[in-house]
Amino acid sequence: MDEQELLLLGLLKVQSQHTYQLNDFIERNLSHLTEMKKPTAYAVLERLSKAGYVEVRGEQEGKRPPRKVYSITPAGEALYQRLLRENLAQSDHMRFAGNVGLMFLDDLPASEALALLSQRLQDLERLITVHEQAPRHEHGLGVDLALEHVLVHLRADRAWLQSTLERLEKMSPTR
Amino acid sequence: MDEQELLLLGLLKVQSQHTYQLNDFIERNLSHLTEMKKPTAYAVLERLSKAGYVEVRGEQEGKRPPRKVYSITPAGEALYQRLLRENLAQSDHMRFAGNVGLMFLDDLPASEALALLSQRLQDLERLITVHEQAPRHEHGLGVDLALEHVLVHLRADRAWLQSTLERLEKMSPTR
DNA sequence: AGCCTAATAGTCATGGTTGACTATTCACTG
DNA sequence: CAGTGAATAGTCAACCATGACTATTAGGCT
Repeated sequence: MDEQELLLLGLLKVQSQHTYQLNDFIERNLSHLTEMKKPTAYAVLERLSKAGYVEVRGEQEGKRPPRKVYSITPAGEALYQRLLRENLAQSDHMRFAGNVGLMFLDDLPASEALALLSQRLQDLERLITVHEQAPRHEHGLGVDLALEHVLVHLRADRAWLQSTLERLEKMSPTR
Repeated sequence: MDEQELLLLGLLKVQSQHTYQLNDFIERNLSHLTEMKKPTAYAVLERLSKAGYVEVRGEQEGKRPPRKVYSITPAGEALYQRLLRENLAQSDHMRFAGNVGLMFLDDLPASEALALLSQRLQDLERLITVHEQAPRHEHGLGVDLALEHVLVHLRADRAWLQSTLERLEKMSPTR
């Protein structure tokens, strides 16, 4: 849950922004790397602001309704540094929703299990394509690194799934 | 969020159980595959029960406080079948908290970034060892499959991290 | 008999996340 | 210049997950 804070602080560190800008940037450019939704961003910014890590300024532009522009404070910079270091030093737990299905694979006739996992493989290929299409070299080395990281896992998943399918096929010669 | 339902239904399908049994089994044997905590299991069972997918029976044994024994209903079996198929057919999104740090890697001096990622690697090695130690062949083919799946990802992460470290080292010859 | 630890069986306040909704303004088209 | 779709800027009720807490009973040791 700390990574939401880290992400917003990191973006605000580059430049002060209003919420629409932040959400828009995340949705457009980081959709493969985070799932943070709009209302969540509002809530996190509210939290950060209450705790003094960011400052809000109302800003009027033309006749538009005034919007809240957030800037990072010195305390926020310090928090950012701490969270960044923590985040980099720790590895992620690999817990996948898809594992629960695997646990009960034996409950299904082998042929159906194979069919379903083949669907999963297709779904995965689609995901891989989407990620491969994502543009690079637009937001710094780090973002590209993170994207490659995701792709590594997607490809590892594909390789595993393919070899698992083969293994299952051998075990139960379908027909 | 569906996988919590699937997991509990799957366990109840094998045999009716009371909550302590369920939680204990999950904690002892599936801790590498799910994060579901005790109060969550209580809540999910409550939900499932309210919706008619499981039945509760009070059971007295000796002088112990009566405990709730849950059994899966026919409607629950049907739900289980549906959730299992859905789960098997879909691939997981690969979203890692650790990616957020990577995005901002450029904010740190190269030497510190390297040091932190080395720590991450160590953390990862530890995790891999823990998972390799986990016993196999105790709870059916599916559980072993899921465990191998996790290990595949952990190892892929290690390989990626190692090569990334090398690449970063080359880019900034530390001293 | 008394005491301690582990097993058993929960509850609850709190905090995080988000789908769905509301409203205003801008830019363009016919 | 009325109408429309996209951009802008949020809010809110509802749901989920869980750390921390409470209690009782069983079994063993002294």
